Amino acid sequence: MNANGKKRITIADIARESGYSKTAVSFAFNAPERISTNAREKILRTAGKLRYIPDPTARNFSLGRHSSIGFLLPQSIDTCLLNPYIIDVMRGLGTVCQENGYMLTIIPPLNDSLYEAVKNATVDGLITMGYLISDGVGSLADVRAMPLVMIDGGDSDRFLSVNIDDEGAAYIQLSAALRAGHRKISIVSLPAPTLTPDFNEKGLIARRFRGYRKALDEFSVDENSLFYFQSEATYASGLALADEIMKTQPTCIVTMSDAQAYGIMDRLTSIGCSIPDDISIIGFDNIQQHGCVRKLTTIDQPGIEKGSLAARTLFSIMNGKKTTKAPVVPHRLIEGGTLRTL
Amino acid sequence: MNANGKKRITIADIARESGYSKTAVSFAFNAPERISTNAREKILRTAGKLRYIPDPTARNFSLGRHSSIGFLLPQSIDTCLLNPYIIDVMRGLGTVCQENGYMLTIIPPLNDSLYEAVKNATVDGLITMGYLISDGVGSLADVRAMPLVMIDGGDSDRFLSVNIDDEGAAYIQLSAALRAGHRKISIVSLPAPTLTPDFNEKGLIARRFRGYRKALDEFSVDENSLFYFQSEATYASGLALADEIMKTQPTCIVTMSDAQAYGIMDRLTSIGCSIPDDISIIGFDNIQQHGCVRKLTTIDQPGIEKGSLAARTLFSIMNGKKTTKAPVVPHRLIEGGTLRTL
DNA sequence: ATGAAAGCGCTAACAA
DNA sequence: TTGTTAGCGCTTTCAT
Repeated sequence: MNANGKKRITIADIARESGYSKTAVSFAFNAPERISTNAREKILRTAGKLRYIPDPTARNFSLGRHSSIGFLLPQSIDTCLLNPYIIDVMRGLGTVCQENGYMLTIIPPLNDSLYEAVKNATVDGLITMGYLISDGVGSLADVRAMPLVMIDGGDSDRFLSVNIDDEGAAYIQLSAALRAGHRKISIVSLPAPTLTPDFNEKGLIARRFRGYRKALDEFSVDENSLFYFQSEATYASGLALADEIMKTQPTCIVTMSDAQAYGIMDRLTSIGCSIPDDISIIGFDNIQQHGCVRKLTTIDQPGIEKGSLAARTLFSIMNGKKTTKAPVVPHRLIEGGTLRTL
Repeated sequence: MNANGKKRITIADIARESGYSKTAVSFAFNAPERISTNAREKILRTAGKLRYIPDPTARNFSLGRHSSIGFLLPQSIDTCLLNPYIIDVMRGLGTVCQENGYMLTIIPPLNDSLYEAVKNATVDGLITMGYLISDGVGSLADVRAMPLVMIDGGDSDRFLSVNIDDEGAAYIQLSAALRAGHRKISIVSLPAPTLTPDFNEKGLIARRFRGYRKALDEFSVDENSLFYFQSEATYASGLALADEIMKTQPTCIVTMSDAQAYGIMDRLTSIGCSIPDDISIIGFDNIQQHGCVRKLTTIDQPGIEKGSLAARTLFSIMNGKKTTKAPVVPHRLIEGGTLRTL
């Protein structure tokens, strides 16, 4: 009985009604070549008459699959969809899913617990983004024998990760500012994921900071002479943080995300601060903002490509192909107009 | 046997190993109050030792649910995620899903067939967007006894739909242009969904056009004196269409989507056309573009609210609550700076 | 070409 | 409180 109060029509009904067996009905739908045309037609006709559709749940259960891959969000859906870079990644993921006849299931941390979310996820594989997989989730994926590919996850001996060379990219980013003569620099970092105990050693932010330090060393700048901020990778966070940043009176702001940078820029502009005349800014991601006054100087990383590569990697693992190399995608400095040489 | 070559651990293993029954194990996980603390602890301990996680697929199958709702996309994922308005809707959907412990499954037309996609979707309910449900999909949802709520779907005796008053909104939109003295107007419409035979009578575009006609009537303007274009609701489409539109030498462009409008504006600006001095433009949706030179005059419709309302409606249907009214959300004209009075 | 029947792993009604 | 067992709807092996 379903919601309509009607009895659900099952394969057994079609078998009985058509005079064939359940096997035959199953074949009629999934392996036409294994039964006679006559039988097939008769079966399909009764199926049509009774409006029978094979239940995909039962089918998936029987086949041990779901036809869907899960995208484990670093934050709430609401926040994630605010970040164009994440959207780009999703576009890449989604396109590959589509090509393979798969659905894309968005999995937010359930009750703030990623562990819980993974435990209940009915998907054939997982894509994670933005944080190193904590031991809990990792071993859970192991237990559930679920293929898992990370994006921006960094080094791991257990899972593959699609990355740019974040250390190198961060180095280039800060070097550009230093080379332009900036010394009073404020750095805007990303929120540290709570899920990751060893975050400081291997996480995305740590890698970026290694790059920054390398640049500072090279220009013989004391890393304590810089100012450091932390905020969500959203426009709104940038907007809200701008005033705080300005108190440190930097000549250049370096952010780990374009979304932040655009927020900061808008706030600065609205308080009469001219970019790059009064202050320079360099972002990260190279998201495409349309209708903008000026092009942001930033580090380009290909979100769509990262997504599609991660999905393709996941599909090959699911298909039993041994994939051992962690793919690295290219990055580069985009010379917008927001960095001024002093 | 799973991918690791290990035998999957099932509830039966835990039952045997712990000396209890499958029921007891099931209760230990899902209904602690129905078994003794002692038994429960013993069971959970062996479960932990054997690294047992109840299989969510089997669980869902047995319970007849999926803990996920499906979002049926009007176009490919790639295209949809390019439209900020759709993203807003997803944010609304996603937030409500999250609150209810549900996942959000994105379902693109499979092999270009929505029918096929719905047939295989393992979700508890469906949200559609942007087009009237064609008979095929509608009856399929019926057959699968799957609750379905539309967004922008318009009137239907079979399914609820969350809408603004599109006719009224379109009326306001075009009236604003007419009142400002414009008579040479080009209208940019949305792509007509192929899936919808009766689209012309009840679809979104038809409703908008009714509003346009009403405005034209009121100002005694012949509807044939306007020019009509059709394009995807994306920035890129607008960009590409701009030159074509300019050939009709309008004093005002009225689009059915902001994404189009921003594309058109960028192209016009780049060919030295000044807005609104040389040409006016009014959009639709009121998407938030950050860092923009100017505010677009547009019709505001609350994407997030539409999403969350649709999701909430779907959940109440799923919970057996009879919901009969099709929710209408408010819209209003946003006076940006892109409409000039002649 | 066709069918009987044994799963898939879990839930829950029913019995004890 | 605990266990037996019959489903859930489909796939698929193995006979025929």
